[in-house]
Amino acid sequence: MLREVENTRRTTLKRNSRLSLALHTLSHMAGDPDKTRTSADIAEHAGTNPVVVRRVLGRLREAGLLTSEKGHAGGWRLARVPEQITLADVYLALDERLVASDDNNDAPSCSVEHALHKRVAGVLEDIEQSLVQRLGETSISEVRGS
Amino acid sequence: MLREVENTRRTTLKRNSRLSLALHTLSHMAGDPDKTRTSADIAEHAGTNPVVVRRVLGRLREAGLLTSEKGHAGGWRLARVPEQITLADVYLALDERLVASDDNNDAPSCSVEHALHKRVAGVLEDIEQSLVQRLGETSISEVRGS
DNA sequence: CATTCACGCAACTAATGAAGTTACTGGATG
DNA sequence: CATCCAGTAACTTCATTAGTTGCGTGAATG
Repeated sequence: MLREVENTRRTTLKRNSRLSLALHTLSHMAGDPDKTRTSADIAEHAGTNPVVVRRVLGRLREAGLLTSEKGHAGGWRLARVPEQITLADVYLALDERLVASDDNNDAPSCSVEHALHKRVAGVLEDIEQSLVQRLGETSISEVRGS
Repeated sequence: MLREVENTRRTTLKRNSRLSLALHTLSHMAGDPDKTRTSADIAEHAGTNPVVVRRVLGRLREAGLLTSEKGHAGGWRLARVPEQITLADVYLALDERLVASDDNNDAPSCSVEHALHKRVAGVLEDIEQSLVQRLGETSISEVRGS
């Protein structure tokens, strides 16, 4: 029986923790960019599961923020110098829009609803842009001395 | 058997539709403020259920935006002139923060996480404020001619 | 080359939250 | 009193997310 020997831990269950996990992990990596970390180590530190870590960090790898390697001495590393990774990069990589639009993809069918949705969607789009801009002003290496 | 005789309809299931429903309904009310509407009428127009309508509009009543009356000729009406009800009023009444903060109420336990959370929370707070301000610039009576 | 270590991934379980639904209460009104 | 309508509690879906298990693959190491 080949059980995966990974330090599985508690059963916390937080909400919307992907962004938290990603930012937290990258911030730590920024503090020691030459260190390679395994998903098990990261999971233990974050109080979650290695598979969850790989799922989240996988998105960041697809976005070019991280690299991962298998095998001995494998694990996760930053793909760029930490000064060139902003909070916005992480946010966008996860494709989680914190400014939630209520994906109303149906036919409007009602002129009032149509006009309303258009107005609100416009505001939300602006706000989303502001958010990304604000997050883009901070890199993951700047968060330590706060 | 006293079955409630309300026109129950389809089984749509939308996500995050409370704000949609509220804004849509109020916008219609703004177009004919003297008309009293029953939750059944509103539900039929919105393609949902009278109980859901009462739940959502109940929040708006608590916030002083609507009034409701029981019995014959009862139903829902605006509590103020529509020009004095903004999209922000509705948004705040529902207490749905579209700008989601990941309610991390645990002890930080990690200085990096602490600093990070503080930074991100600050940005989100600003953005939330901007959103409310933007929504406050439009009243429910202004949405028709768009 | 076999073993070990680590990621990749698919599939499942569990918990949460929201919408929808049923059924009843109680007030207002004709 | 009969009817209409809001208020509400309790329940059923349904979707999403985190957590979990298990196994495959690839890389390093002895």
